[in-house]
Amino acid sequence: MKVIRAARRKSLNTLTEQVYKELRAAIVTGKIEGGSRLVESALAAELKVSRTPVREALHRLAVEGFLYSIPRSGYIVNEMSDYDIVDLFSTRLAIEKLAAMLAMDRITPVELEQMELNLKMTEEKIRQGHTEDLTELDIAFHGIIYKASRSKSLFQICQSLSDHTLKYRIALIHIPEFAEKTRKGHAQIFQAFVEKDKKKLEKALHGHLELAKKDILKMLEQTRHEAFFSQESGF
Amino acid sequence: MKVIRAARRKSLNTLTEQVYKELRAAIVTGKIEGGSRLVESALAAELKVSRTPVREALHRLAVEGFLYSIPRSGYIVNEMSDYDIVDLFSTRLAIEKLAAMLAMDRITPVELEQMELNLKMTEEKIRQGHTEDLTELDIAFHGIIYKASRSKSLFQICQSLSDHTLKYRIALIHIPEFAEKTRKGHAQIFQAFVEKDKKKLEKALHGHLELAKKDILKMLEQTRHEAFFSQESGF
DNA sequence: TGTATGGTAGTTGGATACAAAGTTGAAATC
DNA sequence: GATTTCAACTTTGTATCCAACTACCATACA
Repeated sequence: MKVIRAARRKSLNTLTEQVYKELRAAIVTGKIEGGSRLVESALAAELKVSRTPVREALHRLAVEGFLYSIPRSGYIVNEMSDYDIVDLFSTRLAIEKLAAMLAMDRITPVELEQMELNLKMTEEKIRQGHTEDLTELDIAFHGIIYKASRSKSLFQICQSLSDHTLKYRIALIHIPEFAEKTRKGHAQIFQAFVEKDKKKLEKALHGHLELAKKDILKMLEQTRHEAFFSQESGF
Repeated sequence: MKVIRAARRKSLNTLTEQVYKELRAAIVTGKIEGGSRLVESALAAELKVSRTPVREALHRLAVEGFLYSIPRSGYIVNEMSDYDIVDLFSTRLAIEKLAAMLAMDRITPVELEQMELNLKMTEEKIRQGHTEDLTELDIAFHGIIYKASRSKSLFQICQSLSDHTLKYRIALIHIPEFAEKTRKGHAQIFQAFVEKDKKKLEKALHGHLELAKKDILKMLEQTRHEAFFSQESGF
């Protein structure tokens, strides 16, 4: 984790904000694993700041559900069971459908262009094999829909669900086969928006997100399988 | 606002937690009005604690969207426009429908009994004119549905939406006519659960929440109208 | 008269010292 | 050998101090 103090001044934000973003990114992307214990003083030392901003960042992460805190004991990064993951993806699907239905009535030509551009860039990145940029494009694509819903509450909820599922989506999108699946899904969603066809949009979204859910579960099973055997051979 | 230090020890929580709950209750119920400025040191003095727990409570409330903070300037209680209110209630309706549909498949007999008991108590309270207890019963009734959905994510989202709309619902339920409307709505929802009739449940929920939304908007308009005239006469 | 500037009071942000509570492990006792 | 107790250590919770920043007001100047 990088020392934060150096990047001060030029950014307008507070230290707390920076620590928060740093930690959040690490958790959301899976760099810090579920079940890890986070200790204020250790993080403060590592980031070369006092405990105060670290503390506030940890509190915030706890409120947002990335950590849980045991009073006077510590902070633990939340681990999700398979049931939780399925639940999260199912909820995300259902609520993103709501947002998308509103978005279809309210989306502007400019936003449609942004979607199209996003698609083209995704295509480009896949062709070049730059999988590391695909996640950001994926987030942006869905973000356009959230914003086009013109609903503050749905926007926030969708954003939060997107964040909480991100870790698993990242793992997937680096596999070329799945990257292509995602692109196709997005293309269909875009097409539905262009045609202003709600039935088609619902189908496309359902297909896109349901597929992702299933693929992620398969991957998790696979990972666990491998971990099991590597553990056995390790002893 | 009551001094917190006195109530210490017996509750297991931290000071921060207590300050948070105290402030949150005041905001959520409308005791502290939207647009109010909250100052750390003033609150700390009033509650007889140091600034630290107040600070952390304010941060948390800001994360949850009840306040916004201007760095190094202060905290302001969020005010909602009519558009925001409509948005919030519409989202609440849509997402509670989702939760209810899941709940119908998963609700237990015990939970159904809890619903029935809740209905009976509501009836009783209305007959006795104890409108001050109705809000709690209303929250509990919907809470049973959230819980019965067996979805952590939906539960949290519904709870949050319930909190953010609470202020307006409280204002309404003290009017006998609306209290009775609410009771009827709940009775219909319960009936749908008993009959395991999803179409009916959807209709009942839609009617119940859509009605509440419209009534609240009417009430707000009324309040503003009155405020306008009282302002005129005041000069 | 209007605008710019400088200063001051007020407010949060961050650091640090200390308190309280929880955890762990070793020693003593049964 | 098992269990209980106690003490040291770890970690968060709280208080307080200082710094940084904002907003506002008064004053000077164009």
